[in-house]
Amino acid sequence: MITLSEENYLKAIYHLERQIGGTVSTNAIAEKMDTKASSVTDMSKKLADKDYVIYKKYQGVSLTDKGHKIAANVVRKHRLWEVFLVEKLNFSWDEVHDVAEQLEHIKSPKLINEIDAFLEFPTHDPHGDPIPDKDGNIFVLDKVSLSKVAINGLCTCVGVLDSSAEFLKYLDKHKIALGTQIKVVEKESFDESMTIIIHDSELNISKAVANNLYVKMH
Amino acid sequence: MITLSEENYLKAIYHLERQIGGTVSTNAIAEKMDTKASSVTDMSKKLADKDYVIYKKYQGVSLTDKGHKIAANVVRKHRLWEVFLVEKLNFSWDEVHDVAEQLEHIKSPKLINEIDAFLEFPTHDPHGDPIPDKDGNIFVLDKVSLSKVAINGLCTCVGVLDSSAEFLKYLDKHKIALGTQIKVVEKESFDESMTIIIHDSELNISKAVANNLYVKMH
DNA sequence: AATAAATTTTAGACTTGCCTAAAAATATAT
DNA sequence: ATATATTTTTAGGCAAGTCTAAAATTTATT
Repeated sequence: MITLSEENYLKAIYHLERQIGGTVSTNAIAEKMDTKASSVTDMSKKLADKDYVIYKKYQGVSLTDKGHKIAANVVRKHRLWEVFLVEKLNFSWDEVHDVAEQLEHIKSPKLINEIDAFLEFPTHDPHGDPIPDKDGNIFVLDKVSLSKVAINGLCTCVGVLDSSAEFLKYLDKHKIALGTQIKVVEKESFDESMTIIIHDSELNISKAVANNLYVKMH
Repeated sequence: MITLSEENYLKAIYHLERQIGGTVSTNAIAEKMDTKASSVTDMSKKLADKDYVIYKKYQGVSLTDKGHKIAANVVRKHRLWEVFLVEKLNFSWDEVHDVAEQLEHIKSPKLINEIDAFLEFPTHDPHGDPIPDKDGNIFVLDKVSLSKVAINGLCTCVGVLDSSAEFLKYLDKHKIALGTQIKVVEKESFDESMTIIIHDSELNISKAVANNLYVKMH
């Protein structure tokens, strides 16, 4: 039986692997999990013993098929619960993370399948992140960072890079949500800020905001 | 911050206090939690340090107001989740316990309040057990064991004493559910079995079954 | 290529929650 | 009231998961 801590490590490794695209270093995991490198080494050995990761001293870890499946399932649960909280229980998208972090560890295949059906099989969570299917596969839709969109480009918001409560609250304040249409009308080369039109009114956003918003071109 | 193990101990003590009606012995807790008496002693000290119970050596424990509130809240969550699983996610009443046992530890006041509202503020769980309110108060309806009902007595099933999957499946098989009307037509003094009428047909039930069914008289 | 810097691992320790075995206290029976 | 049985506690130990400090290894720099 897998422990809560093991699941959290596998999830962190899963996210880092997708982000980095290769084996994951001890320090990267330690930073992500807000723990010490020595703790990560200990756990890496345990995970390797259980055949969830491949671990070579000083070389970092990578998920085995077995480990990948478990991690993807935790992520699946996390994102399905997020949808549930937002769609059915009046949570806002900046409130869901901490609760989903707990709910993702509930062990009951029936429960998560029923939640999935209850929500009518959503494909993305409230932040636009794709929900892995039962086999751990994800369907990635082609999105680009808003900062990459050219002047006069017309697009729709489909996700966020940074899903911190601060950023999400900023978006709420300016009425930017998934599905919101955006037109880029000006880009300032000096500070890389841009002017966009949403809901028929102009808004100036910083480089940081544009970087963290994913859109789909029309 | 309270640990998972501490919550489980408080819950066990809560149930035993109501069952026994006084201070709870070390062995009673050990049996209920399927652990050893020495472990219970260790935990009793910890709980007393945190002011959740009053513990006197060799004299057992009793919940403080603080401990009672926490325990009642865990029970509240457990029972609300059970209702949710049965009403919304197609679980049967014999399937809910293990999952609710996990869900009861999720920490989020907003989550449980929203679930409560989503279910339209139920007062009893799928086994007929009352759901404590936010302050830990429970509204007990006057129920009696079916075995106490006299011949020709007319009543309605409102709960069960034993909520094991075996017993609940037995009830399902014989179409006995909460709300089912029951008339006692015969009692056999030899083995204390009884004949009842449900859904217009006769059924003979053993003493054990009658003992574990709660009814409300008409 | 040698040295400095950064990363990673090891060694040893701590906490939580559990265990066994033995001792102490309480309850029961004669 | 004393002996016996039962309950409860203590003492010491173990596994998981974390930490600090020191040692080992890898990477970067001159």
